[in-house]
Amino acid sequence: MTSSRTPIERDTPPICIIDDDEELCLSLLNLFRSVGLKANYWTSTQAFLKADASCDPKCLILDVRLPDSSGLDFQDELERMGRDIPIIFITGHGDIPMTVRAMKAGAVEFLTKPVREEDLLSAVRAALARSKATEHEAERFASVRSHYASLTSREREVLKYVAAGMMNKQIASRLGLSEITVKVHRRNMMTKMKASSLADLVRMADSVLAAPDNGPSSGVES
Amino acid sequence: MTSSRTPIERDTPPICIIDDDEELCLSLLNLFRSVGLKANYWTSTQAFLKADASCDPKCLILDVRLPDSSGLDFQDELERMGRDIPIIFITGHGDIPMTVRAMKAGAVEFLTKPVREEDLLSAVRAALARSKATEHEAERFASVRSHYASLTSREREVLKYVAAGMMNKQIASRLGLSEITVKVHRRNMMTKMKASSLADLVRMADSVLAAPDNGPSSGVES
DNA sequence: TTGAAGAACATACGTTGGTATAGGCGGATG
DNA sequence: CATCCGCCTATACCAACGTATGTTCTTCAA
Repeated sequence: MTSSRTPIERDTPPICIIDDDEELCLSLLNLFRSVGLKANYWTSTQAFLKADASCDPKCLILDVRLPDSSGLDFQDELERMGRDIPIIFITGHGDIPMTVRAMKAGAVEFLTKPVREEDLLSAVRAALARSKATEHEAERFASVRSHYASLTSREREVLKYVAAGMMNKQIASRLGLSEITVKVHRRNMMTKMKASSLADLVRMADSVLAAPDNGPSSGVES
Repeated sequence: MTSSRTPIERDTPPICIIDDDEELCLSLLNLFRSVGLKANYWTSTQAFLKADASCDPKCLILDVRLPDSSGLDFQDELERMGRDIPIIFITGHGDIPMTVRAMKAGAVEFLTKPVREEDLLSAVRAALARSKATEHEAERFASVRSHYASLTSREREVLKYVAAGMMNKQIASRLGLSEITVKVHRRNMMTKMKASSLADLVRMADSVLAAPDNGPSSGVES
């Protein structure tokens, strides 16, 4: 819609290939180009990690056996880093335990060499779809989280009880405050959370308070 | 707590084995008995289906190759039937595509013969945990669904708009009603839904209205 | 026919929530 | 030290919500 001077293929989603078989990489690049998909490749996970931030990968095509580390270990590593990238595995010497591990860890597909083009392309399409779905979700979540981060500890408590369905009166007695104070905190909280309604707030609260990595217990100071 | 005359091991979760190798079945039965888990076995999916309702399976141990149908096909069949039972596959002649298919369809584990006892037991424990978690979820959902089913079409509309965060006034104008009428419907709806608060209602609404198989359009009778 | 149930509307009153305005207290920061 | 900010409180008013009670109309079934 906004026809500014942005580089040409900007919204073509980047597919990242990591495989030490450079010949294979090049042929995959050709394959993707032929169907209008933009891809890059690296021959080691280390090389990829250096460019990770800048290339914004939406789909990873990963060899199980790699020079520096196992593709499966790398999958775990990305998980620990909080990077949720859909992964398609390709292997020449795979076995069933490897496959189980990869799929349990959320891989989109696990293909064996020689890879059939149609299989790979449909896997890529699935991966990109998943990436897109996750992205929207993640953006909304990040926005809510940043609003939540701007709350004072009192406002967080009020949010918690409001989301639990308690009345101002009840919240006040629970916190040992007057009702009017609760109203003030509640109002400020609603504004900071940019909640358009109570229903809206409840949904935000559920997504924020469900996350274990930043529960309300971490926000206790004083 | 209620010490009535119910059969002895009532809360031991039933593990169901389907494998045409009867010898294996018997040895697995022994294994499970040795760790205090109750299990049954069948040598075909058809035989299992006849007893399905009565045995209330929490975990299925399924051979991929079966006399009447493929274990993988049976997995799909159960899915179509709406039966969500955690499945552990066991196979003597498995390959990677089979594994991928099974795991994609939600299998807990995919093991190869000969099966190591510790692997199977930890898989069973994972399956039972998942079953338990799903069960609670499903019960809550079923309860909400039954309450929702008791609503009149007007009450469902009001529920929809209330969950969207609209005020009575807005809902009234949207539905071409007076505000008082909306209040009446809203009150009846809250009572029927057994919602203890608006926050509570929003959560129920989200779980009911999110399900595609019974959207608000299907519930029109009168 | 009678009755039950859904739908709609109204008046009235009480409770709860939201807003405005105004002030006091304590810690942090310039 | 002065200032800002978080926190707490208060009075007062209005809007929104909940409840009670009563009436009208239609439909559907015992």
